[in-house]
Amino acid sequence: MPPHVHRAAAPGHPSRGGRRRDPAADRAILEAALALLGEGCSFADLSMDLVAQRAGVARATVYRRWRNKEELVLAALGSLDLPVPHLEGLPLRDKLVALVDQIRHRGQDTLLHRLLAGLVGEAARRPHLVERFEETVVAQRRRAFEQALSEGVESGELRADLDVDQAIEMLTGPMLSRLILRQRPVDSAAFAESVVDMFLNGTRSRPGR
Amino acid sequence: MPPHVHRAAAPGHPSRGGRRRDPAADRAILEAALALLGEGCSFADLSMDLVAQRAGVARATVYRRWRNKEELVLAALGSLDLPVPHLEGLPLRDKLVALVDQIRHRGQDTLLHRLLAGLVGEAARRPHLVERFEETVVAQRRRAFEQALSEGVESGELRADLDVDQAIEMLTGPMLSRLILRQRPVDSAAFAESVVDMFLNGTRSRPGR
Amino acid sequence: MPPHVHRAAAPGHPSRGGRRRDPAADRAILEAALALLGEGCSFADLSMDLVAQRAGVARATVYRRWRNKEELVLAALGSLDLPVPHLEGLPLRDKLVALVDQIRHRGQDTLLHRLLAGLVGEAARRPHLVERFEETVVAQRRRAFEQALSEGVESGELRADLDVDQAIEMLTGPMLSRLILRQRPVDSAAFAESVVDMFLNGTRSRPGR
Amino acid sequence: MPPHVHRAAAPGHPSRGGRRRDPAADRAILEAALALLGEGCSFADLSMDLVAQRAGVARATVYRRWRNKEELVLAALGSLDLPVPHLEGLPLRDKLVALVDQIRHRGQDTLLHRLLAGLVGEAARRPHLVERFEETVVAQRRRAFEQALSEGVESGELRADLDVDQAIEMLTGPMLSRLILRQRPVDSAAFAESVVDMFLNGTRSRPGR
DNA sequence: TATTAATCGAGACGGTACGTCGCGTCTTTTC
DNA sequence: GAAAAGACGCGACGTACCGTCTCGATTAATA
Repeated sequence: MPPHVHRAAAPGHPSRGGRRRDPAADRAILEAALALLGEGCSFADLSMDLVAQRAGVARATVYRRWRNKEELVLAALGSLDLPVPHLEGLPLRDKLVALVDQIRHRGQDTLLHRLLAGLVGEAARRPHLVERFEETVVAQRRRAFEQALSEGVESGELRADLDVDQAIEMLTGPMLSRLILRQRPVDSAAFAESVVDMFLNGTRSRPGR
Repeated sequence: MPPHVHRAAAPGHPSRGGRRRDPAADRAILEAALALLGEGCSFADLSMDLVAQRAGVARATVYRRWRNKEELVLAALGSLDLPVPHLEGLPLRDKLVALVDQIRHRGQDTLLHRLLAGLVGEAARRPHLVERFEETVVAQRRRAFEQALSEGVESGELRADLDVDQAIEMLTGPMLSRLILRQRPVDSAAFAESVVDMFLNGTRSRPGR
Repeated sequence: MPPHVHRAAAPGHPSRGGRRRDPAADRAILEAALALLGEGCSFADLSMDLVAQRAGVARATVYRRWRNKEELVLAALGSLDLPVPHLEGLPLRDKLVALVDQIRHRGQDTLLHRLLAGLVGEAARRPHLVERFEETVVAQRRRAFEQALSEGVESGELRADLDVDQAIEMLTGPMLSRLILRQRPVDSAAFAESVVDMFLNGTRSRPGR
Repeated sequence: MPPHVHRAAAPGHPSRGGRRRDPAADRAILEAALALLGEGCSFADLSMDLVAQRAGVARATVYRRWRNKEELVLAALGSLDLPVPHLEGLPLRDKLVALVDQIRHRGQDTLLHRLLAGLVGEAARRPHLVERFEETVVAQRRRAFEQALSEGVESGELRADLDVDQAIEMLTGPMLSRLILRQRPVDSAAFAESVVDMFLNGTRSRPGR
């Protein structure tokens, strides 16, 4: 009987007897965390006590579900549903613009970005958090980018020797840096368009070409 | 006798009388902070007590100089001297590669990047920290980029309608995102070269070449 | 969730739920405080940290029970059990001597008197401390004196117009002043006897008697 | 050249050369201390910084004169001029009442008593302070009492076997205890009269009178 | 239906860091 | 020299969270 059986009461739990975890508490906690972060509460400000209070739940009820603050915030992060944009049938440029601009939209009210900013610091010494961060946030976006770029290569629109990984960094880096590191708002899709156009066409002047 | 006249003893201070702040203490404290951060101590782990102890100084002596941990770390950050690379006479591509790759070098041992990562979270709710961050770290790099890009435009190598701000995001974003947000090492200049080449040439296939 | 509900877990507390305060901690803390004071540690020397350490308890555990040092010391003071002397059947003079001399005995090892001396200074600006001091230390002694003196009046041994309050001051004042203010030891019951005899007989020479 | 040459620059100082200590500072400091204590500032509240500030003097100037807070407060205490009441020609009872009541008057505005209360605590562990307290406050009063009582014995008014020391405790103790320990105001001379009358006549009922 | 076991609320507990304050000493400049 | 100003080392203060641990009261599946 380990001291913490986090998520032990998840579906498929073999135990017999005992009260079930209240699924409403799960939701209330995550929502409370998100709400607080959205209200300008930094990662460090966000205390477990505050979250529990806001969720109308005892502190232990939070700890029963998530080992610590990072895990909680990460879960809150993961609980945001991330709408995948419709790319079917769009031309390559528009696909890429949609994907890049989606990064901006995912942080409604800049909540997500603040949240990510908070995690960045903690992540410094917790490699597994970085991994989870990658899985949760980066991975699926990555796949969408990979697909769009591969199609571009196959269709001949993009160079055959394109380094896809590198290309993804090129496309996502500017937006991420702007939103999370420099914490500046991006108000329109113009930023994404500009990034994609530079990415596709480069910046050399090509008069005679 | 204000309770906190931080940095009051800075150069040019008009006061007469009173013991001067020991400049050795300033250095010792900043170095201690940097050393600890460099040794894998995260922003949250870094306690004022630890810094003071390492610096061989009383805790109050730290607080006399910096109001709190964030201010201290920011100062430590600013105290890193940032070598400006020699760009004179280099072709545009090499200039840009040097500038982009310098971002990587500035965080020797990833110290600076860890440090920045730690600040990112705190900065979320302290706008003035973001500003200071911009001034301290971003501004002078920005100027170097601006100059190189402007020269490129003037020489006709870059498009006349280039949006310089946007271009800087394109060049620095990928590296920053990789080093700070995703906390992945970048071992060679190849990354910077790749970024610059994509930036200059774009990624479209160009059959006529 | 009030920040400080000191003594909330006292007997008769209606709350349900929540871990009970460890009564062993209460005792350990009070004993630690008394021990330290008894070992020659002055009121100012007595640090909360030291008390907690000696009691084998976290500092917060002390603060959870008593708001600050004064409250703690006062509680420690109150925790001394004060043996009430057997007065039944004694002649008036002996009753009074026993009561006056008890003041001396209550501060075994002068612990109590040192303690009181320490409180006197703090009490200067905290009226409620003076009140608590009265309740804790003075009140029950007062009642014993009142009873003895009233009996003396009723039996005709003492003047009918005796001002009882004043009389108590007369009896206790000299001993208190000597022990606490002047901090001089009183080694035998002779002092008490002398006080009582003067109190009863006065000091006028009475040749004709 | 000892680190502290307290009071070295007092009148009669043999040194040659160097600036003289400003006697106005002496006064200003003592007055500041007394004023603060009089305004309800307890001994613990009274910080050297506050005193210096109020006196319009640097903190070091205070320390140059008195080694620490206790010494300063004690000096402030001593600086109060203590009017000796005119006893010449009064009957014994009136002499004693005047002396006892003088204890009350000496603490104008209860300043002195608060001050003494503050010292009591510190004195617990500083024997020399108690001594100085005795010298400063107790001694000269003691002599006045001794004289009055001796005269009473010689004149036959008081018992020949009177223990003078004990008698002084009897007379002063109640007032001191009331003013300093219990911190209760005494508004009229009635208290002193009552003390003296009990002292002289005792409290036994005396049917033949 | 009774038993049993896990959850829930509340909140105490040992830690650790925070930022402030006061002490008594020291250094520096001016008078 | 003394005086004003103020830095310095030290150490206590009281607060705030952290993550763990009891409690008694609920609540569900099992026996």
